[in-house]
Amino acid sequence: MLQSKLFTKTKKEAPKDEVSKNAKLLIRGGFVHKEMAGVYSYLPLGLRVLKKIENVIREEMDAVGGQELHMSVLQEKSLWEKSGRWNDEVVDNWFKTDLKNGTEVGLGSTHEEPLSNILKDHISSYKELPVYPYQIQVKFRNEARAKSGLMRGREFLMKDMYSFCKSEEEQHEFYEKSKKAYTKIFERVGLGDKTYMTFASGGTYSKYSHEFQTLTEAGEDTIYLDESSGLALNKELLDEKENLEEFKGKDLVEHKSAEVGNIFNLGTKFSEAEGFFYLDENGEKQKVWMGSYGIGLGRVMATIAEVFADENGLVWPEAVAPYKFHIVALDVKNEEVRKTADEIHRMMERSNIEVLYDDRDLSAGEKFAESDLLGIPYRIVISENNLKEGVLEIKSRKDGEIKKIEKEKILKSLLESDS
RNA sequence: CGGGGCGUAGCAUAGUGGUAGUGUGCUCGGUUUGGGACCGAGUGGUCCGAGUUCGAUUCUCGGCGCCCCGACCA
Repeated sequence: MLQSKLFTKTKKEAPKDEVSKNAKLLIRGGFVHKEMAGVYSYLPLGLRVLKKIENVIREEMDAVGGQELHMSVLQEKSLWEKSGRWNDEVVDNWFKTDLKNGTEVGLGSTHEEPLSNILKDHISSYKELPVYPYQIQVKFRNEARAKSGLMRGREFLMKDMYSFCKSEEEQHEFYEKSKKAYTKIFERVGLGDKTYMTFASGGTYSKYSHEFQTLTEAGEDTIYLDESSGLALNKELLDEKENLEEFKGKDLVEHKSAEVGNIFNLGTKFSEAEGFFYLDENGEKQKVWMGSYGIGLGRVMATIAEVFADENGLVWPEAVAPYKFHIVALDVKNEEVRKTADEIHRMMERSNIEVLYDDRDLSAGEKFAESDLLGIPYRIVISENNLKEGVLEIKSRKDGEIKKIEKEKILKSLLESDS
């Protein structure tokens, strides 16, 4: 990608109405655009990061047997009345609207009801369970107060998986499996070292749920971490500490954290409400046991921004970076620089290496400052000085380490990877 | 939803009851070229409505919007 053609520009200053680091940096870098409080659009660079996160999640969901689907955002009232969740007293953050004919509809904030209803249409035998459908889709929640940049929005992308099992045991078995999948996801996107499985209250349907909490001052939650086991307890459960086997007598350390994932056992509440049952081996009607498993993609992106940024800007882990390499050509009016940079860019793209090429005629300082802000993991500097020595310079964004590599060597290895 | 703060160019930031200033961005010209370089010339603005006033960007009221603290987060 030629940076001269990229329509987004970086800014030296963040808008004054953003206080949180994630929003400041993501806006300054041109990754997102704020539409209104709690609502952000993803621009080309931001979308690339989001897609990376999405793909990691998709791979791990598929690995545990997930089946991706895409449900509607518009929700029919009657499905929700069956579970009692249409009521604004029960769910206070509904976005509701009317059709032209006056019919009331809602914008989905979660999908237990409609999904149970869909499955009822397709599944009736024990032979067809368990199943684990999931989607990666926009959610709407009419939050009383949006806050912390992209951390808590009113419209946001979420991966929501739901398990439908024949028995409580089968459900718990999958629940345990999902914990491992989640752990893997957060490791892969780079948050592994700072993300802890956290016991939290389970809502109305089960006693406990599990959250995945990433340590950061930008988070909204407070957790108590048992460093010996790597397990944590949400503040809301602190009173029950001594009742929980995992935390009994342990010294816990308080941390601020951001909830990047949450998994629930739901019991049979929603499947029953929607009339979703199955027939067992004896032809007897049985209840379907459910769980739900959520990850907010924008929040993961914001959390990564918060956790890894330094004073010069964003620092993306390789797995989620918009591009792996950033070619920064200095002295682009110099023919040799231009030719070399063009050639390396062309060869990298041909080898399917993700690369952003800063081909603009700007001062070195400006280019470096922008490159730092964008946070692409490896910067390849091509300049008159380097070419005189016959080398290119590769700088790691994360630790600043600089390696000079012979130009011919790079060209050769690119030629090989192309074949 | 309770409390507090704020709204001046694309962005940031001053100031004033009497022709709205600076930085940055953008355009043009020139000098530069390893950390947002310099010189010159342009471009572009008072959130909306009502009131007070000869005159409102400024004062008053209302609306809309944004941020922060709290509550909330099924």
